[in-house]
Amino acid sequence: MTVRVRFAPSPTGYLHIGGARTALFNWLFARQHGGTFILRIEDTDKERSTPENVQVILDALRWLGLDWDEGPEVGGPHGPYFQSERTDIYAPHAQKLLAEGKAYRCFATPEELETMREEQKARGEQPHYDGRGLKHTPEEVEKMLAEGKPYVVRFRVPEGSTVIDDQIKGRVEVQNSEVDDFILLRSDGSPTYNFVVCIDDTDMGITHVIRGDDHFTNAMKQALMIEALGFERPVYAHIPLIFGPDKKKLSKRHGAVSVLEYRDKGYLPEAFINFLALLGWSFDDKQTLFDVPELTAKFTLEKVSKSPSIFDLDKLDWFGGEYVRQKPAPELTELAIPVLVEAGLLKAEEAQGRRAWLEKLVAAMQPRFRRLPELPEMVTYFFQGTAELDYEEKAVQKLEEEGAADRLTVYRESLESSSFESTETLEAEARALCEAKDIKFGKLVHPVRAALSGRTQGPGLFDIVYLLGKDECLARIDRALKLIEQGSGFPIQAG
RNA sequence: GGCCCCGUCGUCUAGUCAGGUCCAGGACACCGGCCUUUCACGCCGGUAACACGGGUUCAAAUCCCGUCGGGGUCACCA
Repeated sequence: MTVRVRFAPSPTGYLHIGGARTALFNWLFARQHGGTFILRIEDTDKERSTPENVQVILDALRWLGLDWDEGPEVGGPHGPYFQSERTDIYAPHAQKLLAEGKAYRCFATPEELETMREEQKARGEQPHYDGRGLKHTPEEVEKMLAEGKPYVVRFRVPEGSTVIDDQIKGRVEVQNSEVDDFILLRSDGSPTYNFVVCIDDTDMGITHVIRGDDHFTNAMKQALMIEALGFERPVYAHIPLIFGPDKKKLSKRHGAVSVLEYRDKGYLPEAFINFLALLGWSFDDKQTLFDVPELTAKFTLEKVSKSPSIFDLDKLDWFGGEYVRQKPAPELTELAIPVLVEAGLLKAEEAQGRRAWLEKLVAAMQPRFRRLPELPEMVTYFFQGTAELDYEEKAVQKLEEEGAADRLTVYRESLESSSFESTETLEAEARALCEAKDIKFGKLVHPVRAALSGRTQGPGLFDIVYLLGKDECLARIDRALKLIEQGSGFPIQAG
């Protein structure tokens, strides 16, 4: 049997973290089994579904690299893949159920049902649909139909009990009496979720339904519906939900839940995927870093946890840094350039000419950031002219220290005659200088760093020296020397 | 509230089905140290959990019962 799975979001909002993980698990399952990953848009709710939301979901999936084999924009033999375009498909099935007595019409208005529920509650009963639509005689039905009275079509839930053999939750049996005769056709004739899902899944040949645990009670309804329709049941796998720190289902209240927000925050998609994969799934007690091919090879539903997990931003940050460090510098540079341009540090047209230099810069910064947008702020001084450079308070202190000016002067001389061959030779020269002049290495390094960068922290000093180049280094040292001489004239960095 | 699911360090989890090798392992975070020109990275070490109560057993995180706690779901939403 060829595996066919689907991710079926409802375009009533952005793709959130839980949805993304569901998509990922489906995708991994499909890829691992050489199966098909289908994207189906469940837009039967005309009120809340929008094309913009569809686009946003598609964008998010693409950012994560979760490509679909059938679905919007790629097509496929089982389309259309928008439920709103499949309405003609559903009606005959409803007619059939009606004719077979497996469904019936109910003429009760929403208001009527509301009071029914109120009364039930008042009597201390559980609110439930009481099957009143079933009590009409055929004549009454004919009459109301002739009058054009609006009605819904409800599914007639049979007696007995239903067993779901869930791949994650195990065997669960529920009495059918627990599920109400649910609506399959609204009074405007449009079909509802629990009805269309069964038909679409069957038409699309879905073999495994992998989705969030909040759908578990729907699995009961769908299993019943599939039975009535004479279809074959897919295998169900309900994955535990993701909670916010308050242990409640993740929602807007928890801050950034949209996948695209994480893209915009500059996390690498591979980091996000790894993070997502480990939310509710694990391989063994050792491995936490998985690239996509590895995930594809190692993912199993069996190892999906049964208990819900809480979204932990700290861990995401760690993954972020991990993948930034892992990424080859040329590739990272490619990603960094637009970010630097965006920050106004670099002109887009300069990027190509300075490519080699940028790569060195990125390589020097690589262990120091976890998200791309963190980079510009850390490297502004590389892009400023000598006169624009400003200084941190602490850097000024380093420059005003006793003897700092003398050491800067000494280093300046040595730099003038340096070949600037590499970071390593630069460092060797500086160490030799200290040796010769009997200067403690740190005593030289700190003021020089302050003079060149205006900061007290950053990449290795000789990376800075090398990256800045001889002329710029000399100019910056000269300026610092002049400012020290003048006294308190340092332009102080804001913040 | 009914029904269903879940309950191992603060968090993600391994171990639970096949009880002993688990006075519970890894990772993030946190704390300490090392490395070092700073920061970061890296390395070393530390704090920290089997929800509770009974039972079965020579032996229970693992099996059984109960309690408590948490969550999901009960729409003419999906």
